[in-house]
Amino acid sequence: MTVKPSQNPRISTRLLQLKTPKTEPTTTPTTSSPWNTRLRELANQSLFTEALSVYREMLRFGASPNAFTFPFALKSCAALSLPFVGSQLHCHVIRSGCDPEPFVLTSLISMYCKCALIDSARKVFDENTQSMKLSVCYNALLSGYVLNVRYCDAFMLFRKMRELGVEINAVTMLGLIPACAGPGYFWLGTFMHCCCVKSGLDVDLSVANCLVTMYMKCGSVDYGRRLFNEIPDKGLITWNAMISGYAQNGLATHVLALYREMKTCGVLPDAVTFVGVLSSVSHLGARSVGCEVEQQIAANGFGRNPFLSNALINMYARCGNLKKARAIFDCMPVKSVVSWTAIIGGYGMHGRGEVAAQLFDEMIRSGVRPDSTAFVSVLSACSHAGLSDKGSNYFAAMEKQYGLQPGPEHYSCMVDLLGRAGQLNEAWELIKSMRVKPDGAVWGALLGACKIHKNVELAEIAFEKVIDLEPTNIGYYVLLSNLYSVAKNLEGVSRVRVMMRERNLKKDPGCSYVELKGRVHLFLAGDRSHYQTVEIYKMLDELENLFEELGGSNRIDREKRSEEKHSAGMAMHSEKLAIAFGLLNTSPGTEIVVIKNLRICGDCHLFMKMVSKIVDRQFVVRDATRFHHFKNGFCSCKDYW
DNA sequence: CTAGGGTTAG
Repeated sequence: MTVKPSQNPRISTRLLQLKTPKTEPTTTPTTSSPWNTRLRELANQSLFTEALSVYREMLRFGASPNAFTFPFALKSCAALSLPFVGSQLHCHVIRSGCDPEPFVLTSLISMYCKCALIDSARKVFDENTQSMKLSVCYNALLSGYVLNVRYCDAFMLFRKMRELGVEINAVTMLGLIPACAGPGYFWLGTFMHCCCVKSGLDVDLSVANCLVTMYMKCGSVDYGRRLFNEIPDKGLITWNAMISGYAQNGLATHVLALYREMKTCGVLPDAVTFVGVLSSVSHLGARSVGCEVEQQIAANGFGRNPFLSNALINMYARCGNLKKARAIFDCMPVKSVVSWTAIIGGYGMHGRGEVAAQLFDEMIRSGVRPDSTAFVSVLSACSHAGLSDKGSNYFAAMEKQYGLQPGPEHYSCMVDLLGRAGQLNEAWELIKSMRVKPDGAVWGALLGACKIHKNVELAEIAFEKVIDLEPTNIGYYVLLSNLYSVAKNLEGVSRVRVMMRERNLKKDPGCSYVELKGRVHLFLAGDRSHYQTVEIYKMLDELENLFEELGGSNRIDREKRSEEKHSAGMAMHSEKLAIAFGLLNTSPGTEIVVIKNLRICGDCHLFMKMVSKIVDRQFVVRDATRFHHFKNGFCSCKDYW
């Protein structure tokens, strides 16, 4: 779409007046420079509404805007995304004769781009700037293309710049590099990296930071880290790029380690740092660490930052303190769809589906439009609480009322919902009716439901599909094998084992974490590298003996153990190690927090139940399903804090 | 013209 600047000056001025509140002027200069100074100050402080207000006053008092006025007024329009006011300003620019000024032209191009009016931006560019071959104008249009996800146009313009010999500087790269930041764009990213090295622009700190972010967004964590290590004078933004990158890739322990390293280097964290750290803390379920970070946030005066509030809501919800999560949510002056999604998800994961659904309705009443992620959180809340009717209604409303195409992630929630409710055939029918291709999660949800309801026949169908899509996901093999063993189908158990062996899939050692005095300790199955290993195994031995003395209750466990000894590589369960470690280091009456992948390993609770019978300890289990990343790379029994 | 940020399952 192209917006034409209004040709009628009276109308255009009136439009601007409508958009801004009246303020009484303290002085009434008719020369423009005092106005320009004020306008620039406000725009630089991000007070854009006020800046536009000053512009309006300026016109009212007969001062003429000039080349030092327009860039800041246009910047304010861009920031507030006011395309109509912007095009009025364009008209004023033309009337004032400022249009050949490069600073004004770039501001115009950028304003149109940020208002998503790329064609208008291109028109300004074509009509005025081509003969000048000015880098700034090309950069403005190029970053605008990237902003509007028109990567091909951006790269074509980049090629043209090289052909015409337009100067390519750091800002060009900063505009273009984010276009390579997505899963699958890795090779394009390395090409851009090469371009930067060849032109010597990689020594620019902001370009280097941008490249680090790009690699992390591509999922190329190793490349990102390597580049990070090579940056000699790391700034706060460098650290943040790396920390956020780890957080986005689910590498929570890396985040915490790097955060500590950053502090030892004497770099002071800011709000962005805390956002990344908090999201990792909530994934690890390390409540006390989260509280420590929260105190720092309060001490640094970042309490009002909406990004941080959302991260805190999530952290408290995941760490089991729903009340506090709710309190933070209630205090937020502006609740975005992300805030609502976080609190809804919080109630959902605590099984409070009714509240989650109420909140979802409240969100809609408050005028916030749910997005596809919000639907995932409400649907999963319904499935955990067994609210199948409610869930189905939301699922239907999604497309009908909000025009959102349900993706595989929504279907997997629905399959889970129907499946848990025992409606296995309905779940299967739903999968068959899907217009998008079901992914592993969808079939996996069906497989999980089959495990709960002991439906071997359907499980075999789901297994075949899921293994086709995710052949190396060991969890599904384990799930089917466990189902066979519950159904006493020993032939099935060995068949799955043979499959795993043939595909050379070794079950990754399970892992568990224990939070102790604000530190998170990680244990792998069969791990012997912990400094208290001897004591831990001794304690486990004693426990086993006690169970046997208590009589019979441990028969299953013993059978399992002998079975485990036969299959090579199986070792002491990680949660047992974690529990023993917790017992060793806490006094009676205290709560032990165990973080465990609950989906694949179900017998964690049995062991704890038996332990609680004989010792005075309470266990709190938190789910760590998502954190399989820990097993790669960073894992030994390290003390992360 | 210009580097870093929050939400989602199984």
